[in-house]
Parts: sequence; structure tokens; C-alpha cells
Amino acid sequence: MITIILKDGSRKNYDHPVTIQEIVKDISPGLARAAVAAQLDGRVTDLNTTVEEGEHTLNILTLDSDEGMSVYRHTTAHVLAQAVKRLFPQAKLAIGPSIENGFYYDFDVDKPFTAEDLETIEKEMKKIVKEDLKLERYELPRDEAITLMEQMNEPYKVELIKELDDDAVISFYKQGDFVDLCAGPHLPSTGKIKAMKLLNVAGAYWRGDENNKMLQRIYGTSFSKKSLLNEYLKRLEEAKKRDHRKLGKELDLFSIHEEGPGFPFFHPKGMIIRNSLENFWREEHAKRGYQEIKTPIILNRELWIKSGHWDHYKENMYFTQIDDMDYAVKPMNCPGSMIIYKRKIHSYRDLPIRMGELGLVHRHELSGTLHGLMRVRNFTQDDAHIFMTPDQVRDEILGVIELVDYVYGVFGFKYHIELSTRPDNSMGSDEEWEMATNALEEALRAKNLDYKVNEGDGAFYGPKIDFHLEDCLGRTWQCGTIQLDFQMPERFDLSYIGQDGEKHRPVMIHRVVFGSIERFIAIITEHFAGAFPVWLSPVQVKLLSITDRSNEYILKLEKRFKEAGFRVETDLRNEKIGYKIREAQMEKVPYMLVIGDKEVESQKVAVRMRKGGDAGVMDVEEFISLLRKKIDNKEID
RNA sequence: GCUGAUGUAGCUCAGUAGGUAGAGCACUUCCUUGGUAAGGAAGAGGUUCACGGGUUCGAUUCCCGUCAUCAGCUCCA
Repeated sequence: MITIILKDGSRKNYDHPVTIQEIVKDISPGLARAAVAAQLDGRVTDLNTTVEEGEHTLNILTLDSDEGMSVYRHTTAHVLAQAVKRLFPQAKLAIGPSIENGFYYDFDVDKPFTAEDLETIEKEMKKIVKEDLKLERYELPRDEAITLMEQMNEPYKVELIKELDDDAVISFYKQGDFVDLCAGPHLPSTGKIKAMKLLNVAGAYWRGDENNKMLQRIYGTSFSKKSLLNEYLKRLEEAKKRDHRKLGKELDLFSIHEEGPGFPFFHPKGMIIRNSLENFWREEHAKRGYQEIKTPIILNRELWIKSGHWDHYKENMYFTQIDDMDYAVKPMNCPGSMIIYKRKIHSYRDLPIRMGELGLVHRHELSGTLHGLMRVRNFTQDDAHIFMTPDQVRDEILGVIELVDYVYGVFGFKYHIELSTRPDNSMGSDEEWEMATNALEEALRAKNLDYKVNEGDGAFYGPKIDFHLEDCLGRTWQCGTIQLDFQMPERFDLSYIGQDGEKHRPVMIHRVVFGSIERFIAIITEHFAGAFPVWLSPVQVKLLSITDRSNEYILKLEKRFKEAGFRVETDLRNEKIGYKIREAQMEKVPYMLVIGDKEVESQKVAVRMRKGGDAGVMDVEEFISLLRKKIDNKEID
């Protein structure tokens, strides 16, 4: 007797052996169509699995779930491998997992795949789907598994099997002429795959280790419907359109040159965005009791030895010599802050001291990882160091969390939080780390915030809370971080005089909100697709003349707007209005004012908005107060 | 850093099977004074095709090297 308990608690009984697929069909034909795999007694398994005697819980995985999609894409990866093996029989298989939004498969081949190869492979995959091959699972004892893979000339698979635990089940999946070592589960047959696409090829090291051989990785994705695939492809295209490197060039915000790889140049328009962000930052920090400092970019070797950077961060630092003495270009701002803290004796009454610094740091990043403003070799951290007594820690962390929450809200970003714990190669004792980690967790719990834990991902001097914001395309970016540090105060022998008249050791927080100003600009450029909110727009208003009869009035308006503090440009060129509008629109200017005889006559302005077009005629002062309100409230249009 | 692709006018790109380069946009001048996403004409623009070598009578084109850019190198059968 077989008893199946379904998700809703209902039961089904069978007096003969059944496969999960048959059970699903009994439940509903609709579910049978959507099903990709199942959880039998909590374990993920194939639909082809035959259920054994006894009582079982059964949960069907469909394409609505992440697990379901992952199975679906994993099977697509197998189809890819099969296609490659048919076309390139000498190719050796490595691994082929499903990943977020798709899958990949690594192959060892003599010649890298070309774009044309991808097309051919994709065609072959479609053939395999059409053949609707059944995926059959079977298990083999270790020796036989190794012999099989050796016979098939698959050295990577042999290596994988040899590394499996002694008691591990070694399973294979067979579809037609193709067999692959795989834990599964898989779709019942290749015909279930409805829409797929190979996206690109790239080199990837075997097991991600650069000492190993470089394999060829083919990336692809698959969806349950053609329309979903197209939607996904559209999103990729949209991301490409919004690429800050492209928009940065088109909108003339910044540039990067051969003369300084990873060292961005900011143009006048980029500087307006930058300065607007920094002004906003300064205002918000002043409100919250921060002082601002600026520390030098180059400091001597002793300092970096004392701070621990010399031992823990050397590969990322730049060095120089002055009068035969060793110096380093700062990769972080904290040691400079230490020196400022130490300039005088502090009373407990002075604490907490919140010292902010928009500090330019330099870090040596591998040349292959540089990426526009996202990954650079010099950038400005919106840093701050908070020095406090141990019993102030919680409130200070809460204060930073509140600040981050407020700032991200202004840009319309959602975010999530991650907590990173002690890494290898770190300073300090286990007790200190535990205390620090607990303090961060307590603050998160006090705010009732959800968070994910990343073991071993902390800084070398302390654990951290990271804020990952989510842009309008659903991509996440790590920006803000709060790092608790018991090490630096110790190393620099920081102290304050307590109520008892004795010296005590302060605790310190490092924290950033934007993270890097440069990267934040990249993120908002992509988030807003270059159409920045008015308060950030390099040009807020553009005055467009229809004929030169209105020039005089326009110049008067320009003066008035400048007095009002707006960033305004005029276009008096001898061009048609459509031409001028098109240009202003492409520059993504939020407000265009079209001025012709009628406006001169009525002493008004005809407003055209970047989004929404013609907004009708308005009184000049009325427009000014409207714009001022939008700017002051940092409205997003 | 590694693998692969790419590097031609300010921008986007074409091109030469090796015989000293072209389009569109932008720019300049002229005509046009025209109401909500490109009016017309003419002109200028490359120290000559990222840089350095090599092959060749001759290289932007072929070969080697360097630099830069782009994609990936984290997701573990």
C-alpha cells in the first residue's frame, strides 16, 4: 500500500507501484503540464521516480518556483552538452549547473567556440528538444562509475566522482545517446523545454582556479514560454541601453582614457551630479551631528604598518617614495581619521564623535575587473568614522541604519541587508569578533530587520552590515556598509577619559552610505536611464526659441532663472523647434520651455516635459515655484 | 592577472582579396524665421587606420609584441 500526503494535507492511496508523474496526472492535468520535478519526503527528485511502499509526503515543483526553474534550466544545460557532443565529439564535459536567470556548461575543447558555433549548437539543441528524449536516471557503484567515465574519455567527470564522499549516491542521467554524471533532478523529457537561447561564450577556469586549465563556458537561458524568454531578452537589452558607460559618454558626464585605466575623468555635467550628491550628503550628515574632515592621500609606511594595511591589504595598495622614505597612497580613510582623533584628549562627554570624510582612495584592482565607474582604481568613499563608548554602539548603528534608509528612499531604491562575519586572514581575538558581530545583530534585531548572513565575508578588522540596493531592473548593488572595529582603536591606542577620570578605549564604526560616489553615480545613471531627477539634472531647464524675435525675452528669462538658482541653458540657434526639442530630449533635460511670439506677447512660458511632452502655457513665477518645489523635495518624475 | 573578441574622423560604424581611407551624426558657413523628436546646400575634419617591431618594392590590411576596451573567470555532477 502506498499513501501519498499532498501539500494541502489530502491523501491518495495506491495499491500498485506508481511513478510521481502518474500521481501528478491524478491530481490534475494542469499540474501535470506545469510540473518539472517533485519533493518526495522533502527530497528533490524526478517525476519519473517510482514511489516505494509506505507513507510519503509529496510536493510538486512547478515552473512557478525557483527550484522548478532551476531544474528546467539544468535540463537545458544537459541538452546543450548533448548538442555539443554531437557536433564536437572530442569535447570533454566539465560542469553545467543552472544559475540565476539561466545556466552554463563548461567544455574542454581545442578551439574556442565562435558565435557561429553557438548558432549551430542552438539549432542542434532545438533538434534534441524536438526528439523529445526521455531522461532516465540510474545509479552505479563508484568503480563502475569511474570505469564508465574513463571509457567515455571524460577526465573531469572522473575527477568529480573521485572526490565524492564514500557513501555518496553516484547517479547518471541518460537522454538518447547522451549520458552525464548528475545528481538531478531533471525534467522527464527534453521535449518539455519550450524556449531557450544561448547567450555567450567565455573562458572559465576548471573549478574557478586560475592554475587550472581554461575551459570554454557557454551561457544560455531557457523559459517555459517564448514570451517569457523574449521579455528576459528585452530586459537584457534595456540594461544595455542604460549602461552607464554608454550614457556617461552620450550625456557627457565622464570618461576614462588610456592614460589612466580605472581612473575616471569627470566632465562639467558629471560634476554637477557629483556635487549635488555631495551637497545632499553634507546636509544630511550635518543634520545628524557629523563633522567633516579631509585627510591626506599619501601617508608614510609606519602608519600603514600600524593600521595593519601593510600586512593585510598590500596587494591592493600603491606605493611611492619621498626623500628616500616609503609612503603609500591610501586605500582607506580610517588611519587618517585615527590621527585626527588622537590630536587631543577626549572626554566621555565628547562622545560619540562622528567624523565624516569624502575621501579619495586608490586601490589596485586587476586590470580585467575594471568596469566603467562601477569598478575603478580610484574612488571617493562617503566615509565616516564614529568613535564612541561601548554602550553607545547600539544607538549609533541604529542611527546609521536610519540614515541609509532615508538616503536610499530619496532615490526610490529598495534594499536588503546582509551581515558578514569573520574572514580568514583577519586581526583580533575570537571574543572581540563575537562581541562585534553580536552588536551588529542586536541592532538589526532591534529594528526588526531581515538579513542574510555571509560567513567569512567581513573586513579584516571587523564584521559588517551591508546594504544591497535594488534598481528598477531588479539588479542589486552593494553600497552602504557599517563595519564595527575593535582593532583600530587598539592599534592606535585611542582613548577617552571616562567619568571615573581614567583612560578608556573607545569603540569605532566605519560606515559609508553611497559606498563610492563614482559607483553610486553609475548606479543611478542606469536606474534613471540617464533621466535624472530634476535636483540632479546637469541642465534643469532649457529655453528654446522659435524665431529670433523672442531672443530678448528669452535672455531675460534666462537671467531670472539663474537668479532663482536653476541650471538653465538657452538654445537660440537658427533651427526649427522640432530640432531643438529633439536635441534637448536626447540630453534628457527635464523641462523645455518653448518660447515664440505668443509667449513674448503674453509674457508666459510654454512648458514641455521630458516625460509627458507638452504641458501647456504657464506663468513664469508659477513655473519657478513649481520647479523649486520639485528640486527642494528631490522629486522623481 | 588569465582566456577570447575588439581597437579606423568628436560619436556610431563601413572598408581595402597588401597599392598611402569612406558614410551618417556632430562641427563651420550660407540659405531658410520655421510652433512641440532631425529644413536645405556647401565646407572643413584622419600628423593615415591604438602603439612598437617584423615580412614586403609597398602594410590600415599579413605576422609578433605592448597597451587599452569589452565579455567571462563567484553560482560545483
